[in-house]
Amino acid sequence: MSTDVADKVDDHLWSAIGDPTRRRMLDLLLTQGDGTATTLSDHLPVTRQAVAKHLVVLDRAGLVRVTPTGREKRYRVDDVQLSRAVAQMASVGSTWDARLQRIKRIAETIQRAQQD
Amino acid sequence: MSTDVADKVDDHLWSAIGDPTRRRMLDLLLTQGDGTATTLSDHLPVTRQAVAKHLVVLDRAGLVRVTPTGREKRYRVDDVQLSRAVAQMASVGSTWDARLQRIKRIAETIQRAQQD
DNA sequence: CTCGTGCGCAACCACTAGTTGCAGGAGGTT
DNA sequence: AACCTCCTGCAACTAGTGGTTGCGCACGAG
Repeated sequence: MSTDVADKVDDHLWSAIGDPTRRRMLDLLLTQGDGTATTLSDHLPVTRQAVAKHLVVLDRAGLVRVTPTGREKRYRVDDVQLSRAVAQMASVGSTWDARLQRIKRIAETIQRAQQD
Repeated sequence: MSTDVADKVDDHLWSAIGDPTRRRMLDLLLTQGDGTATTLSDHLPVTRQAVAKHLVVLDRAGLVRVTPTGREKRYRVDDVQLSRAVAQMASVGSTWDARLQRIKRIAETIQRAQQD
């Protein structure tokens, strides 16, 4: 069967949002508009260096864009790419939902048949 | 701010479905009804041992249930728990979507104000 | 009983998330 | 100009994980 949902997702994107720390970083960037490695690490339980590494990953996935201003580098979320990521999550979710419902329907059919 | 979306998700669940191989395994279990480590590895690009390790992770996350039959162990998806996982993905997705739309609305407001 | 097949365990490799420590460069202050 | 501060980047090290190979064991079918 070629309807394998795993084939439809961009693994770089998915693994980028798969990490809990990176999800929280995206969350912070969304609520605060922008941020640097240092300001983000203030609101996270990890060091600045760890945040910097995650920012590299997010940048490679295209989820953030960076603008060097003076001696700091401000990051902010790339709306389009994050929308794509959200769409992929929704795609996987709806696929699984559909299969679960199909299974449920079959189970009910069997149960009804046994009651007759 | 307590609206942090990362606080709402079960990290065990999320990291379980975060791995591409595990997603494909769930997919196979959904389409085929059930499977063992060996039968799953036939349809995957990894060895049986790797699959077995993933099955442990999925089992700990509650996403699959196992029934030993004879000398083999048949795994199948736990519908309720997978539904929970799907719901969490949808939750994160809709939260981000809402924030993106709020940002977009603000941006449009600013642009309109500048044009006046 | 024997053979085959499925499972589990152990050792090993590669990569990633995290840490600490240090060097360097841009900005503001005196 | 000199200095101090603060943010960044690089390097080395640890812990955990996804993956492999190899082996031993047990159970079911012939």
